[in-house]
Amino acid sequence: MRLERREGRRSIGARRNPAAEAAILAAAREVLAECGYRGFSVDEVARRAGAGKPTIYRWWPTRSDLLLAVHSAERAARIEATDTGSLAGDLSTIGRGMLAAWRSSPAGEAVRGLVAEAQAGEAALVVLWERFMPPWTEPVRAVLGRAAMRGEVEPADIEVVTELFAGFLWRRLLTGQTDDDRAAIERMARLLSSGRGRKP
Amino acid sequence: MRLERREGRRSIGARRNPAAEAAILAAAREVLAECGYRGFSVDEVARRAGAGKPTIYRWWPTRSDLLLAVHSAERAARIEATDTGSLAGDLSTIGRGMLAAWRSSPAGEAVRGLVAEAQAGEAALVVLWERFMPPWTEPVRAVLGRAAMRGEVEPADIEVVTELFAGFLWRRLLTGQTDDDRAAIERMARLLSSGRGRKP
DNA sequence: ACCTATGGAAACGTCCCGTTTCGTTGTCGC
DNA sequence: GCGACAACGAAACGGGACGTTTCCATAGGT
Repeated sequence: MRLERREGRRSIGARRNPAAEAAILAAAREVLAECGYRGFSVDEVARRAGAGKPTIYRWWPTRSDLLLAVHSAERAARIEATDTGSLAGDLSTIGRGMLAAWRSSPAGEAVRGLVAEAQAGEAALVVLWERFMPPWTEPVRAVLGRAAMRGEVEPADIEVVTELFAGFLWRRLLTGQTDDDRAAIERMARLLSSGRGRKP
Repeated sequence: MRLERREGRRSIGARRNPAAEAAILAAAREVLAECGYRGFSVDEVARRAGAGKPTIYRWWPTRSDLLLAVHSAERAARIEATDTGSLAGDLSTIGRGMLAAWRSSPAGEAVRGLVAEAQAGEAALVVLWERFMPPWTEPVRAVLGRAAMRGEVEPADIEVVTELFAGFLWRRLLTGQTDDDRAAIERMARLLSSGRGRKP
């Protein structure tokens, strides 16, 4: 989907222009996909969107906001519910699915950017911690909730298993290991699901 | 127009000046401690060290090299061997020790910087992956090696447990959670050590 | 005595940030 | 109708940091 750049968008009056928002998000997605987080600059997004920087900053006050928006849009297209019947199966499926999504869409670069951004800015850390993490870990919590009801995991362990799972995937993403290492992921899933629950 | 040199290190001939190296590393450590990774700029380090930027770039071609040098120097002062007799005890001790070190020294900021840097640069990713990770995970591998001999963990699981452990700590550091959350850490350690090994 | 690598200072050109100014556009309240 | 208002794009700003280059002084190696 290419953008019209000759005739620039104009104001449509004293209200937000949906076309501008769409163009900016599309451009951000495009830059992220082409140049990665490395080449992700607000100037470049503005250039490609045929938009002014003030327009971007008006709606996304920080780079983190923009990255999060790209990630959210990407995520909306993939509503995934997983239920294989066993905790190990669920964790493995979700893990491989997330790595696959990171490989094949700008979502991975968006997450890398969000984390990198958070190391240098206090505001960015808040975005990562309060707006990115909760929805991101939601499917994991859902799976663990069901596993707890089946007795596969102690309810008190849910939090720590979620952390271990998230940490495993993050570390892989942040070190550039997003390949589908099926053996390792299944081993990880089995290990996390063989903790302290009542054995069937 | 010729200006008189102020007090400062001079060249000591056609060889590296150890005083310059020490001053630069000390300044880097100081900036990192005071301003965090956020305020860590080569210009500022040069200013405080009373050194020229070319001198810095001559010995540390990238910011990652400089960050890694600070981290290594910090690490050299804390050679820690852990052996509590049980895998859970060892992992818990190492985990809490690392978080404590990250809290109380520039090492944590150095790691945050190394990871952030690696998200934007290919060279920085190599530094992180090949020069930082191996020595950093060494104590964990040592502990897991002993645990494998005691039958507490399957040798084939060593790799994945190391990854899970590292991911757990990284995620905490990168999201600003470096407090001594003893309960969670011990729970994590217990979970990782209750995997598939032969029970004693 | 020359060669050469080092050290510090300063300045360079580039990039990007986040903000400000400006003129234009069109809607909505009056 | 009509004017206040807000959003739009373009351009420019000051600031900071990057990584590099030029310059000159220094002093060990040969």
